[in-house]
Amino acid sequence: MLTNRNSMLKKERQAFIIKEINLHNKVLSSDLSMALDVSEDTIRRDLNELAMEGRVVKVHGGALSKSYQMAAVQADTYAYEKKEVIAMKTLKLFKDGMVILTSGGTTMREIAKRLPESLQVTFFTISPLIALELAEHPKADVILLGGQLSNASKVTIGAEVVQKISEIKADICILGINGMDLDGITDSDYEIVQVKKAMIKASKQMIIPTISEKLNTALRYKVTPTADIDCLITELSPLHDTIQPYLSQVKLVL
Amino acid sequence: MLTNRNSMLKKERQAFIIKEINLHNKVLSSDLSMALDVSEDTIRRDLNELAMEGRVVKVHGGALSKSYQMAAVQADTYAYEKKEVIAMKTLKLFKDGMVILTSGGTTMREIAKRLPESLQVTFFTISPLIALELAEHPKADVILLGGQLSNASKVTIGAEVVQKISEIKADICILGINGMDLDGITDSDYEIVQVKKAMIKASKQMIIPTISEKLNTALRYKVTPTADIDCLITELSPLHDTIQPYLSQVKLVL
DNA sequence: CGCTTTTATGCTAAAATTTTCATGAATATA
DNA sequence: TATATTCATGAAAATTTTAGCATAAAAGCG
Repeated sequence: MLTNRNSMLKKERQAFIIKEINLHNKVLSSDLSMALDVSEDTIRRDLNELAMEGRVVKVHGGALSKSYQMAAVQADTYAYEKKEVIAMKTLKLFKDGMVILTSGGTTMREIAKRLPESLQVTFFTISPLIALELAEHPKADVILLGGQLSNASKVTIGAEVVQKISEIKADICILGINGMDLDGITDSDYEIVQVKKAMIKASKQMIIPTISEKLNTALRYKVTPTADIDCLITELSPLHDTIQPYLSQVKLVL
Repeated sequence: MLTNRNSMLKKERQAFIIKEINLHNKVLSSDLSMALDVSEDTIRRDLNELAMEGRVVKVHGGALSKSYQMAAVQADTYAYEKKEVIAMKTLKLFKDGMVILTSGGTTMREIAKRLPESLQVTFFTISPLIALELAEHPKADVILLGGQLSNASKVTIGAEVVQKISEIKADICILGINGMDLDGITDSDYEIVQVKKAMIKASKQMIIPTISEKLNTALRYKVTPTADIDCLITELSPLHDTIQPYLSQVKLVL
């Protein structure tokens, strides 16, 4: 029989497919069949296997990258790039064994998405969305704080949540915010303020990740004085003009 | 503006549409047809499908945005059409003022998505995903039962959840299941069995919506005897052969 | 080494899915 | 109301998938 000079091993072929998908976000069975010089059946079987392993999303005619479906959401997240920077900075503060208390918000979500696989931490959160994101992590322990779900902000609120939080002793709390100036952190929802106050009280350290846009804005209710912040994280350098006034108020700025 | 690629996959096209809608809050079938170089029929079908999934609002001539933040967790639902039928049947049991206790699962999610706008009910749920879905409803009161989040099934489990459930008195509980035969409902996860038992105990009536595929299958742990079911809902007619043996066991079959 | 078993691949026909087209009905808009 | 769009439907065409089977290579094993 003729020897097959170009014959790829199965794993090799699948690696190629993955690479192709990462590059283009999609592949067509017909293209791959052509490129790899195997039947479409073989490609289909490969794609099915990869889909089974959750590495790609199989669709009629080919496959899509997993992140493709999320592209819509990503594009949707306001100031996505800035929040990405903030997320990376925030993650540096996480250490093995920590107990972390978190609120909701898109910035927090970017943090959750990027949690390093190796990290072993315990999360308490009032946000079902964050909880679901964290649940994808192999080693994170996730405890969702139950209570009435706020229609607007999609986090749990109410006396029960506050009560439960008071029973926790967390190493750090990551607090998403809506407004903040040199005086203090503020919010427009009274119920949420109550929960945030409880979160701060339950934690040794308070971390505030926020886009710089929210600095120097104030809302109706005060959550806590700016001086109580242990670490303020924005997308800007700590040397940036906007940040200067906060350097003296806050213990650490990243 | 809108770029034209050669031969888009269906999912890809729909993702594009979603992105377009998130961006502009609306799309016209005619524009999309032009931009994506497919017939308006195809676009219409896409829009109808997306509307069916509750991701956009279909209107004459196009579609509108529906404030949406869950595309990421929107995996493809297995046996979608069947679950749709089950959802519609189940919704008939809901009455104003009811307190409803629910587990998770894709079938339950289809129910949640289709909850009529006019209905005023209180939901207790162990599933963050269901909670988020219900939170879109203008009149539903949603209480998320907190606890440790199970990595696999994405519902809260543990003693705390069981304890909280025991304090509830619900009118009905909607229980997603994994296995069931003439003897009883069974599950493969011990922790989840404990929670489900508590849910049954806390409710006056137990409703089981399930695709017929799960009938006559059994798993490791028993949740409750089949005879205790108040209402069994499948995609099949109660007259169907598969259902026959259950008619005598269960109070009501839809 | 031979022998069996497993795995990978390709082929075919039938089934399912997707898309387009044609048509009349329904709906918007001037 | 008249006119133009848009919609729903079913049939047809194009494409993709499935399933069963045959072949050949690879792996195990006495």
